[in-house]
Amino acid sequence: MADSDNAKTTRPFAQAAVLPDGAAPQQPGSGDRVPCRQCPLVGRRGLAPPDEGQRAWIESFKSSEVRFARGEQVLRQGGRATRLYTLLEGVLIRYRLLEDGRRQIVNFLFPGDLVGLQAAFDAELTHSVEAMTEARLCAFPRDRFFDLAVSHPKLSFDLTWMAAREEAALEDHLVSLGQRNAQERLAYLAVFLVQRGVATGVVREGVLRLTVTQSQIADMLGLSLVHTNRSLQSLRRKGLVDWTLSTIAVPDIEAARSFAQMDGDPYIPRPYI
Amino acid sequence: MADSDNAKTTRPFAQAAVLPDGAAPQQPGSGDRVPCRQCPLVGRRGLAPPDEGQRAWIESFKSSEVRFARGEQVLRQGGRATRLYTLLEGVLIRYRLLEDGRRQIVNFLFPGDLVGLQAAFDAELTHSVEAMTEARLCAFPRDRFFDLAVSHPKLSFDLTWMAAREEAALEDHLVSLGQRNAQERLAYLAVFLVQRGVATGVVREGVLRLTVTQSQIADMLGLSLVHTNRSLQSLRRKGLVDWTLSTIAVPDIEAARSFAQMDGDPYIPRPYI
DNA sequence: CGCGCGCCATGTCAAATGACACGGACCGTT
DNA sequence: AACGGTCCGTGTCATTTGACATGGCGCGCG
Repeated sequence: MADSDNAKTTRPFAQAAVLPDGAAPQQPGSGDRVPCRQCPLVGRRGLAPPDEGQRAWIESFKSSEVRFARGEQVLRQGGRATRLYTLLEGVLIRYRLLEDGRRQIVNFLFPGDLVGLQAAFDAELTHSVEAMTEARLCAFPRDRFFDLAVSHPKLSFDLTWMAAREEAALEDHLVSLGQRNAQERLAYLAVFLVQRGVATGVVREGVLRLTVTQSQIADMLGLSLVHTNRSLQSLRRKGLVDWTLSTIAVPDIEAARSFAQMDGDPYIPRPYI
Repeated sequence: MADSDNAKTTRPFAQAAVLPDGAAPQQPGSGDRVPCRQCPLVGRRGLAPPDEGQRAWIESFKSSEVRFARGEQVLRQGGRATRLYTLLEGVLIRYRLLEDGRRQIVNFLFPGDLVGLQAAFDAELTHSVEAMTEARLCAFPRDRFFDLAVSHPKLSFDLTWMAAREEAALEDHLVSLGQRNAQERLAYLAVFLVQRGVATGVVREGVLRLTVTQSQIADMLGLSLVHTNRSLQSLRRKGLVDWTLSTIAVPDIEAARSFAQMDGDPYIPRPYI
């Protein structure tokens, strides 16, 4: 039921992979385990540093490291995953397919984000997760998930925190789809992505390098492909957002935020798991 | 910034309160504390029963019980709450206001739901919460929140579970706003509400008694009031959904689910907090 | 009773968005 | 060089949805 291909929007395919930070791509597979001590997440802006005991415990918890190329599926809607992931590097999308092929992209995931929390509770997955760039994830076995709460309360607290943050992000998206028109939604999404990029150290000179097709934008914002295209051009003419296949630029974040009526703090530090 | 009143849709006002289960309303205030032993939530369909140690601990955690009348605000957008709530009885809505008065209702809350998790993390609230019916909440002090993870890992686990469930609900709503047309959205919302009502024992003979104005429906689904009205009538003529001011009836849930392209398990038991 | 008010219904027209069709740029493969 | 694939741009028209105006109905209230 989750694989119809007659959607009104075309399905994404693997394409030239883009690494968010310019790192060299390596062969896929689950080899070369990196010790948590050298975890690339530590030290990034926007991530609170973990304490030492915490790190040691996480290391013992970690089971393996996995890589995906752009376009590959990390999690499949309708399935049950046995592992919980932390995104180390790259960008993912989470989306849901309806039976007739309509697709709703629910959120973008950046380094530090949790992947598959639903699966950790033994629920059937309501969405798929796919790599937008070459990506590296850190995997934890699900069955040891409950141990976490017992042996490391701080981590468990952080986990709840992350779930609450993810929920807050969905709330933002929901407001966008419900109340904003096409151009406002586009401005909102561009700002959202750039800010997430900044927080995870993936933005250079105000420009986020990330290849997103207009079809994906449309499926995130609930717009048709054509209307997305036209609205994007209009925003470009206004100088608010310049969004190409491989880059997203918002010259004046404040102007764009005000255009889209976004309020609230843009930067909230995330805990480290 | 959160109080503009010039919205294109009218603001809800207090009106004849409706109790979901026919209980007699009592005077507002925070008096007459009910021991958790007699918690009205226990034994309801859809709630997993707590074990004894857990209950005792929750009882020590509980600080007070609060009541609200229809139309009263439980939490205010932009503020910081110092308490975390569990909804004992009644129905609430959670909504966000934009500066120009547009309103997006983010979710409906039913007995057993957590209220104010964001606030528990000391974040500024991004939404308001308002009572749709006479409501009773059970309040916990925020500063003791962290103790929970330490002393009762199972509860902490449940908390994460609840946050994940709430996130899944928002994902459903997001799919609705992004991919479904007006009538599908209405059918979806009606089914969603009836099913939540069933799960919390608030539905009688396939009909949910809950007063929701068309303006509130419109603000939940991102539709104009007028269009909501017309689409509602069309659904009624089709025999799919009969939604009046004070009742929601879905004669054939399966038909409505299929009309709205809903899939996945409708009933998932919730833990007890 | 008459009034104000919240809510729902409906008519008419306008605006936003979607559907379909086509062309063109780019790029890897043969 | 020709081909097929993906993606972006644009023209034309259809559909969905929104805006505005108006009336009706029930209900609490002085």
